[in-house]
Amino acid sequence: MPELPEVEVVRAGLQPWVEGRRIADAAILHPRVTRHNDLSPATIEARLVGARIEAVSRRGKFMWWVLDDGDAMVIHLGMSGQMLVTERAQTSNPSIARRSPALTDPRTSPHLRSWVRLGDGTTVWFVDQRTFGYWRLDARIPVSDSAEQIPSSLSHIARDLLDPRIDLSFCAHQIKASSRMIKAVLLEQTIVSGIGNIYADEMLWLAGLSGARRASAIGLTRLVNLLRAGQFVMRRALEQGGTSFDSLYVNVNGASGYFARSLNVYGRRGAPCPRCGSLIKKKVIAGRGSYYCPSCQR
DNA sequence: AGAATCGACCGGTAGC
DNA sequence: TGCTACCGGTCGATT
Repeated sequence: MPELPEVEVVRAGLQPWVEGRRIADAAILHPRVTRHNDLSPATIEARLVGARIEAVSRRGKFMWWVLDDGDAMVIHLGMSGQMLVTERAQTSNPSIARRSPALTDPRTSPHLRSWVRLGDGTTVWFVDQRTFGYWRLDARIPVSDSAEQIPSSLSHIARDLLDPRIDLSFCAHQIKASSRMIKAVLLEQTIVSGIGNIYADEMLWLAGLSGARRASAIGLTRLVNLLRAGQFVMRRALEQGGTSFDSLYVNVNGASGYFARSLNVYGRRGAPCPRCGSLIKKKVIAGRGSYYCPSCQR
């Protein structure tokens, strides 16, 4: 599933195709795409048409189109969402299949959920097998500590670990104020965002911390260290995601989310810990399947 | 009011 | 082979 680095790859890949362009046509094909909106699918289509996309922004795993009418089109990929681009008047696209079997032709996909066509004929397609992803049309609201704006529905989503304005010390203090297990706090998105189950386990492993520890029982220095570990893991994943795909359509494809991650613990039950050689264990922590080294994570 | 918890959503697949 | 249980991220309802 797309985690923060993968969403950033999709955002960056989408940006040059849509920035500065006007939406000429839009279609919501499946009602679940717009389930979090008060507006009907038809109304959302109508509101999109004519809007100009000024930028593609992101916070955590949420990205959004900054529209010139003051709104934001929030896009969440959920578990399986893909944003794909085709150029004007492409009648068929054998190059997609040839480059990678994982890449689908959106126009024939049974999981095509919605699309927008831009003024120059470029079309952006949203394909989402499990329909956990969604589009949500929102007003933009100011962020208190800077000149930025975010969609109103994301007011509870904190800055993420790739955000240059994140304050790790401030986050550490907030985390320490919680009596919950540290892994639950990492997954919560309200103090620091963009961390999913995989990256939570990986950063806890790198920091040598058990996800079951109460956040309040961890020292501030160790909490900052944990957040730095998260930054390290995500930056490295982003580098790999940015280089493992070539050209045109590809880095706009959710399939890029399946680039080889170098994982130390996640999914490796029974394998030796890369740091100490003990066998990786799996158990439920904070309601999630969690992989950890029983001897070097405390 | 706010924090924590829980069920719902979906379909591929692991495990029987 | 066919069936069931499970998994994941987020939201909204409930405690």
